[in-house]
This record gives sequence, structure tokens and C-alpha cells, in this order.
Amino acid sequence: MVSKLDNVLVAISDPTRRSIMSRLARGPARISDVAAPFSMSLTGVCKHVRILEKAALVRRTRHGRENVLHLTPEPLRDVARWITTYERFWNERLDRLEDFFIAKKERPK
Amino acid sequence: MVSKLDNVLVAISDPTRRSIMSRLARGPARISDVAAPFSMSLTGVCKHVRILEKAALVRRTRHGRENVLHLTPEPLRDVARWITTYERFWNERLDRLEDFFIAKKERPK
DNA sequence: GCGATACTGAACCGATAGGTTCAGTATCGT
DNA sequence: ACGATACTGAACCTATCGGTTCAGTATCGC
Repeated sequence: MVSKLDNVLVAISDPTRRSIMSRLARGPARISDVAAPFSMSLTGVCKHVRILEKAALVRRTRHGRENVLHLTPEPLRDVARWITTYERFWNERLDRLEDFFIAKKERPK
Repeated sequence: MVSKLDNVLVAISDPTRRSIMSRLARGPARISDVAAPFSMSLTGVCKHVRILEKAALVRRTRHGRENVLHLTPEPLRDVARWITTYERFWNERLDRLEDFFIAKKERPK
């Protein structure tokens, strides 16, 4: 089973796809518009878009022959939530470090 | 140039590696210990560990023949920070949605 | 209707990712 | 000193990824 989180993490692990996302953050755009700044074939960009769609990070609405893409970044929240499970852990690490310094301060060499 | 963020995102995009991370969140462990639950060769796990090290998500300390791994999840903060640049965006989306419903309510069909 | 535009699908390609096995090195326990 | 343990490196294999080209379909503007 390939989870939802997996699709999202795979999607954002590629720099070209992150670049597409940042373009779409400035507003909806057609595939051709998105592709323009890249020195890459339209077909190549199309494939990346498909992967972003699979991760639900991008939605497409057809208007005639045009495919307008817009960013739907909500799935990133799943990633953020996954990360917070480690936040607790690194806070504990900081706490231990703090304890260490307090102990050191109270009982100096 | 391959950024730091890229290493981290690539590292966490694999389920096996996330699984290793969650194991190490329960405490430091040797590579063999980490490998034990997996139906995978030790060599395979070693490779994954290397990728996690490259992303600075795991640190290794040798004690004789043993390699003790412990989690250093701080680089995940870079990912969290990257995500927050889209948080603003999805809040605006929610605002627009809210505006839409308010407008709808005030001027019904 | 016709040519330009906006994609899409299929076939292909090289590189890399994820895995294996096997042979080697270093260290530990006895 | 010797066998078991804990890895590591190299070679290899397969599938997938990121990219291409080319040919096709649908739609638009005129």
C-alpha cells in the first residue's frame, strides 16, 4: 500500500516539481505557461504535473484546449503533521541540553 | 547544486527510511538492531542509513565494531519552514472560500 | 475549413534507486 | 589464537525516474 503521505513526499522531493509549485503559488497558470521558464519539453513538464496531481498538490480545470492548473497545497499539512512527531523529540534533546547546562551552572567545576 | 533541503526531502521520501527514523526516535540503536525488523539484508539497511546521514538526519558513533545510530531530526525544520511558505497561501484560499460563502449568504439565489 | 495552439500518448533512452550476494576487515568474547 | 559478530565495499540486477522525440487529437481564431 502506498500511502497518501508517500505520494506527497515523493512529489516534493523533486526540485523541478517544487519549482512548479512555487510558480503556481503566484497564481493559476496553464501548463504551457508553467513550462515556459524551463529548458524542458512540454511533455516533460506534463509528467511532473501528473505526479503533483496524484499527490493532490495541484488541481487541473480544462477550459477548451487549455489546462489551467492551480495549487492546492493542503496535503503539505500531512507532511507538517508528520514532522511534528519529531518536534517533540528534538525539544527533548534541547531540554536535555538545557538540563546539562543548568547542572553545570549549579555545580561548577 | 544540490541543496540541503533536497537531501532531506529525498531522504524522507522513502518509507523504509522513515521507518528507520521512527525506530531511532525510540532511542539510539546499532545498525543491526535497526535492521532486525526488516526483511532486508543488512547491506540494504546500511545504504539507507548512509542516505539519512547525508541528510544529517542520523548521526553515527563507532564503539569498537558497533555503529550506534541516533536521530538528529533538526533538518526537518528546514522542511517545515519550506512548508510554511505555502501555509500563507492556503490560508488565503480559505479566506477566499469564506468570502465566497459570505457573499452567497448575503445575496442568495 | 484551415492553420496554429495546447496539449496527450506511446515508445524509447540513460541514469539512478533500491535491492541482492559475496567476499573482506575489524573487533569482541572466550 | 580462534570463531562469532558487526559491519563495509564491490559487483551486479531490475525497475523506475526523468527526460526525450514524434505522431496524434481537440480546440481556437479567422
